[in-house]
Amino acid sequence: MIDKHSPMPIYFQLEHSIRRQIENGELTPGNLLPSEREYAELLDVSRMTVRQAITNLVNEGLLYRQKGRGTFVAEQKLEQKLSGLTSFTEDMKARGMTPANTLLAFEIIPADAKVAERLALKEHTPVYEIKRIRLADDVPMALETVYISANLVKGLTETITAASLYHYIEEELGLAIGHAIQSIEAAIVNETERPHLLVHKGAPVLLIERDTFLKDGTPLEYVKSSYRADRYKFTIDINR
Amino acid sequence: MIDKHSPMPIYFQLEHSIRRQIENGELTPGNLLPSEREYAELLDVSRMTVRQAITNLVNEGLLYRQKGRGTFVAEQKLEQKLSGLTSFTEDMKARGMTPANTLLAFEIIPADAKVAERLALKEHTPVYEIKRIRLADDVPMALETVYISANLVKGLTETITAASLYHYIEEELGLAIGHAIQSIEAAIVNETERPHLLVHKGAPVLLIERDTFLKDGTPLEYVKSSYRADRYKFTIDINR
DNA sequence: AAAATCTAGTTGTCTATACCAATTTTAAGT
DNA sequence: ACTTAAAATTGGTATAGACAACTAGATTTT
Repeated sequence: MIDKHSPMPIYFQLEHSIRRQIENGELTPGNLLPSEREYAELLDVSRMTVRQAITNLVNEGLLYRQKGRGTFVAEQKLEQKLSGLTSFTEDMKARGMTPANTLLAFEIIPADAKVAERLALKEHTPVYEIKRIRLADDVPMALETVYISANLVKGLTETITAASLYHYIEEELGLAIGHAIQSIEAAIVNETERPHLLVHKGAPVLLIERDTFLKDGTPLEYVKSSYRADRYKFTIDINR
Repeated sequence: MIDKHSPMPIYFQLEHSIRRQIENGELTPGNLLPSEREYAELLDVSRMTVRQAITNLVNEGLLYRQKGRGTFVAEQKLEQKLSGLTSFTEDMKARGMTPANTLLAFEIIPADAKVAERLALKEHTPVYEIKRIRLADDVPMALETVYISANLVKGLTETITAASLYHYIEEELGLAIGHAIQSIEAAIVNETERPHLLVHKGAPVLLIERDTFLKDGTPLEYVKSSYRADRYKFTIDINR
């Protein structure tokens, strides 16, 4: 399995060996891998060398580690459609999963420069800042921060928010919303986001979607959603 | 700068110290960092500890390493519009940069299962496979693989391809193309792609766009474009 | 003047070991 | 049978050193 005299580095060989086992189905999501010390003894290499191989696969999101427990094979990707306006809740239901939210913050704050620009407000205008973790079957999937002008949407409460923000705005306030997805980028999870978003460490890549929802050309709501890139991909259809 | 008795790991402290220096502008893109051994001696820690800090920043795309030369501060992001059909060439010109291509492969091959599905062909149907590196001001920006049914588009030559594939198809063959961006996902660069795509190692995250171009509902062309996530973000506008 | 060689410095890989922190397993005691 | 405490196991951090592969510049040779 491992050739010490190969021109390829040992950690590289082990890395590909494990990757192949995952592709073959010999290792499936959730499976526990041999411990680093077991690999080291089995292959007669240093534990640090084993660690380098595993670290690379953790960075790719194929594996994840848990201190005191072991190293496991990670889950697969889901698909996130980018077809206009699909709410996270609807999306998860469509997949047969149970969506849920955890409210992290619900405050009225003065808009900073970035938020003000996105919502076409002056800086320091009061806005709702609502931070939520989006869960599917109790697994954190995304971190979402919503900004809404406090003047436009009064009387917002935590109870309403927990239920459905979209539903409240569209049905209760009678505001039909035009949609403008603004950007999608990839980034590495930072240490502020990680504990909220990830059950386990590893899988460091995020897909970040920034949306501004418009009503008659006026920005109503600005949403930043950070999806785990190991669980999501975005799909879209444009015809002209 | 570094407190050995802090509850925070040493590598973590150094990592954030360097990150801060980049944010402050004390370190700017292209700058050479002190060598790993210099850091180790300066901070009185092991070189491997310094290495862990730097490795993390390399994985984030903030730094890149070159064997035998040193470690450098990486460049910033560009923006990639997702507004229907914008060619790489046009896009780069609009930014005031000089676009160029390097042809890696130009062959007729039998379609494998994935390609056949995307192009709605039977497996083993002959298709053009064209691999190109996309450069802006001589810096590799993306790796592009194009598949076109060989039966549909005959007489394709390398010369034509080097100029403009889109132009050739639209103007010369009179085929107006409908557009369907199919997916965007994030992934880690693999060792096959890395040497072509990246001048320097590091910055491991890719944004992968998979497009199928349609003509009257019939797939004409399937393109997989791998953009460096440290240089690109996608922007888009959908109104309903 | 050009080419080849050497040298110092850099990152890349690897070893062997040690202790810490979190978790699970085992054993002891009630 | 249950609780508690200890031990074992696992990944996390860190050390010190070694050699390989590569780069750039200086030096020597041709």
